[in-house]
Amino acid sequence: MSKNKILIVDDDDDIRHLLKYNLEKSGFITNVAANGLECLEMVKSYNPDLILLDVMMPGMDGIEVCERIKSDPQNKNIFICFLTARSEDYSQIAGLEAGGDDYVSKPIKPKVLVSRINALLRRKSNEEPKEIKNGIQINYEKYVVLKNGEEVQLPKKEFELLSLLHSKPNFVFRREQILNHVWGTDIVVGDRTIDVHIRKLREKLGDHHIATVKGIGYKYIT
Amino acid sequence: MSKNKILIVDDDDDIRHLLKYNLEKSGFITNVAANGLECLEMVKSYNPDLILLDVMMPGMDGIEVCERIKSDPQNKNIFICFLTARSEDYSQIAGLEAGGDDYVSKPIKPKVLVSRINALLRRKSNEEPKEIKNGIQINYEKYVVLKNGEEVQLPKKEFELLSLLHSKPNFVFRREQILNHVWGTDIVVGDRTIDVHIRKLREKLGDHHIATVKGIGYKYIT
DNA sequence: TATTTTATACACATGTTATTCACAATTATT
DNA sequence: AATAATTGTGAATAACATGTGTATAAAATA
Repeated sequence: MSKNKILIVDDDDDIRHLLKYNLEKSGFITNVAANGLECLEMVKSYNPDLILLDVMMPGMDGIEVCERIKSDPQNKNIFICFLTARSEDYSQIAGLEAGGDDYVSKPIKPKVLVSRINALLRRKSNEEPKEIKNGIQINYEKYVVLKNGEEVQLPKKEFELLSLLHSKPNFVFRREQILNHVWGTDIVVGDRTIDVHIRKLREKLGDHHIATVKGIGYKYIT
Repeated sequence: MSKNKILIVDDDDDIRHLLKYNLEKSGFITNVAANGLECLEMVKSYNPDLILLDVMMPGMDGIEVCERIKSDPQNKNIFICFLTARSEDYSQIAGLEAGGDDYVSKPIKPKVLVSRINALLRRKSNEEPKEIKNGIQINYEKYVVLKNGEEVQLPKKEFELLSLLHSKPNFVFRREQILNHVWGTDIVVGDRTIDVHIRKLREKLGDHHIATVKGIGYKYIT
């Protein structure tokens, strides 16, 4: 996967720089625009994968920018994540209706932002190829798993575990990796915990999706 | 969506031309009227989607024009945006009471005006088609919810909460997102507050509209 | 101000999810 | 084949998130 390009749009100079710095540190390629018009130009020339779009901007507001971008079918794969000041009542809702994919509230915590961006981009890579991996699809928006088209609701941990394995089919995740991802580095759980969750997944999805690699870990098989 | 027709009403020739020029550049179809009477004529013959209405006009003033227009139910879908001089505080209030939808203060900045107009028209397109999602319709204008056609009055918080969920059916809103939207980022409320409001909504609309996604949040289901 | 409605808080009930543990089953090692 | 290492499984329990009744505060309304 090529590196993801992010376009940062905000009229505030400080915020632009803060975001640019943090996102580049996290491995993204970024570019900035200071207002709606610049943004629209950039969309054409820079062709970003994702746009961080401030809602409140002088001139054209973020909602309108979003609508304009999304009105061109060519841009339908560009994700738009709004940056909103506070509960700006109706305009936020309008934002989602205008075709926004997510939003983050200011003040922005860089770590939160990065993880949100990753979630969005993950969604992308899952949507685009659209090949169904062994009958299991994951819908991060709805937080459901589709097993042959039928929706299955999974508890949080199980969902996250499956997401991880599913994100790299046939790749063997070591138990330690799984723990770090799903449980976090500082939380300590017993040896059997992973196994039990795997079992639950197998019960709900069928045995043939997740394979054990003895001594190493688990993998999702296609 | 067909192009939107805007009627510009102002006794000042320069302002009429300035606005006409700018709005047409932004892609609107426009027409002008120089006083209240002309305006009322135009409403019938031109049938605009939105009227930019100067408050201070010789003869019939904007407030009165607005009242007359809105008194005909046939015109209820026409948006009226007042143009007011900054000093006319009171008239703004009166204008909104008379049925105006928004107002813009002079001196008019074209870009601000355009984005304001877009915001209004967006409201329109949100109201009109409004396909019925699972028997629940939301009328933002009247601040009312239609459940199988019958009107249900919801308190503010409940209305906003429902609006949010309803704006993206099947999308799971995290509790944090809900808090940010409905309560704002800086307000702190207890853990159970969201649940209580969800309960109220369920009591009033039935259990089957809002689903809990444990560990994550809630979603409106279609 | 009095009254009603709306919003929030809180304690506890309930149900779900996460984890542990003992032990069985399996696989690898010698 | 015997042994060790690893994983699967059933059942118990802990941890947790949400639902709910009721109290109280805040706001709106009369």
